[in-house]
Amino acid sequence: MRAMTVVAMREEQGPVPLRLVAEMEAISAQYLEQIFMDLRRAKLVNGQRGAKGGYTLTRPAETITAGDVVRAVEGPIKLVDCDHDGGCLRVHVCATRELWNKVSESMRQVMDGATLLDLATWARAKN
Amino acid sequence: MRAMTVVAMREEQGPVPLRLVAEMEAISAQYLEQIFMDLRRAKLVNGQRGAKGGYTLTRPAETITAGDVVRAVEGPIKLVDCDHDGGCLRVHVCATRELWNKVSESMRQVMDGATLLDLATWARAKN
DNA sequence: AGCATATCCGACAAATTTACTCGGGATTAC
DNA sequence: GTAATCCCGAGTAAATTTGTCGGATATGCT
Repeated sequence: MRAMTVVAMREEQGPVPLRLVAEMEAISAQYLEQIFMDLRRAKLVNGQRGAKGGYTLTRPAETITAGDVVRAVEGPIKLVDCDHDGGCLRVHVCATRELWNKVSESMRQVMDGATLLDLATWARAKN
Repeated sequence: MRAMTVVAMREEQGPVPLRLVAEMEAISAQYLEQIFMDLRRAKLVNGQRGAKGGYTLTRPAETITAGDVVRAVEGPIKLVDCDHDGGCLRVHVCATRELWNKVSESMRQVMDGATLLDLATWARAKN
């Protein structure tokens, strides 16, 4: 999320190289590469190779939500993995699952309610 | 949570022994012991020793929230551990932290909005 | 008193997930 | 052609979660 915020803040000055993000956020470049791989596969960023290369967003910052970013790197936003839709053997499991589903839903709502533009704006406000 | 739901559903018939919960929910008794230890230390249950012993809730089921249970066994409900309240060195960290705090808050709201009575009721409805 | 049924407790071990590293290949601007 | 940069698979380390082991202590019942 920090990496994407940096990209959102600086992409108008051209592609943002991974090395810059690594320095700004004190994250190892090699670890970041992995993360950008996920982001690229989820089509949230374009990677431009070669000198003067770097990453840019595939869409305007206000159309990419925090939820999109989380889903790209961590998969579906949910607290439980249960495919028995309906007839659970253990009844109490299902009762608690209903709770976890509600929690997951509210997490998604909050995360999908904040865009990269919001994050960039908040970040600038902190300066 | 499943264990607490079972206790809430059955405590009116006297203390609920751990062994019963273990069987009903297919959780090893030894692992459950650890969990009940946390619940007891958080004063959510009373453990009565000896024959005919078991666990009972310390308060009415409608006054214990799912959030209480989660906090008892897993600690504070939050996505980030950050004590720099205010002046973060890395600006973007703080911007994302604002997001994580909002998510955490909404999780707490949902979890504190459901009581053990609710869970027990949902569980009964599934039968 | 003796025994079966229980909770209590500390320490340890296995499994899973998350975080991170390594080494090299491919592309592009200048 | 060379420096900068992304691309990629495989492997390692750290942290967390989940679970086990062995025994001590308390209680109700006969």
